[in-house]
Amino acid sequence: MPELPEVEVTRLSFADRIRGARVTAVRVGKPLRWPLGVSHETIVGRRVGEVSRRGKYLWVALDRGGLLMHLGMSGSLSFGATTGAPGPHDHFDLVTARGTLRLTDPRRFGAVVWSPAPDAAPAATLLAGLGLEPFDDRFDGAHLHAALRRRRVAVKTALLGGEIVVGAGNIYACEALFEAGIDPRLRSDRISRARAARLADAVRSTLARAVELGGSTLRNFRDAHGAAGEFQLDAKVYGRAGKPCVRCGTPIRRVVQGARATFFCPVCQRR
DNA sequence: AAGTGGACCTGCTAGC
DNA sequence: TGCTAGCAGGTCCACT
Repeated sequence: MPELPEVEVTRLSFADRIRGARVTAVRVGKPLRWPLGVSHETIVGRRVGEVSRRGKYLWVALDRGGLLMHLGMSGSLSFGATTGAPGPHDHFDLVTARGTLRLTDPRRFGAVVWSPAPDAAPAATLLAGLGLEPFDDRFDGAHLHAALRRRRVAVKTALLGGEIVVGAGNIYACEALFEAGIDPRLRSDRISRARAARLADAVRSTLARAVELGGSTLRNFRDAHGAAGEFQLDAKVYGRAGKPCVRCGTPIRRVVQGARATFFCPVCQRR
């Protein structure tokens, strides 16, 4: 589920409220993608610091060490007063004096991993190889063009990989390519500098707009207040197979790339 | 070495 | 109405 906008919206919805809270208990449910990697006693008693984001990961700093969290495909975080016993999909609770940070994740592709520092193992290992943040000044047309030229995969696959730029998952990669007028099947090394510049702009503007709209809620995404996102109502191509292109009326096409669905307008998006 | 496909796990929905 | 196949926002790993 959660691509960069959903993760960022989640972060913004609880970071200020949890900062400074003392951890009083930790509860772990069914196994997530990786084990927590530390005993509960190591975490209890510590104070929560800043919550930051790298790609689709959140780093919840404690006064020593911290937790690297990922929402996988179906995860969401809530923060507030605990309301009753954990449900069948609530697999991690960080109980603090100000409320409980709870990870709910039906498919359990998400993760909560202890690390002594964000730039030490195991966090550093998981974050290694991530590309630039889309809002980093260094992510521009020249950078994207140079990086795309080194690959021979479809441009959509290159965006999804996250080794060039992080944050765009299946929804926003499709949307950004529509915005830039580029066929998602086009080989990455055949993209001109000018089109790469447009694509870089499109990636940034698409992700920024999605953050403003609170992310996309397709099934179950909620921020830590429980609010749904509204970007899905604004999607031009994602999930719109067979429906008319908002720009030209041509039916939106659905193809499969790397076992993922890709949506695009065959007229507005050119090779 | 880069590219591709399978694996992880559960729930929902479209279609028969 | 009820069952089932197919599909879902991510990423790691093994294999070619």
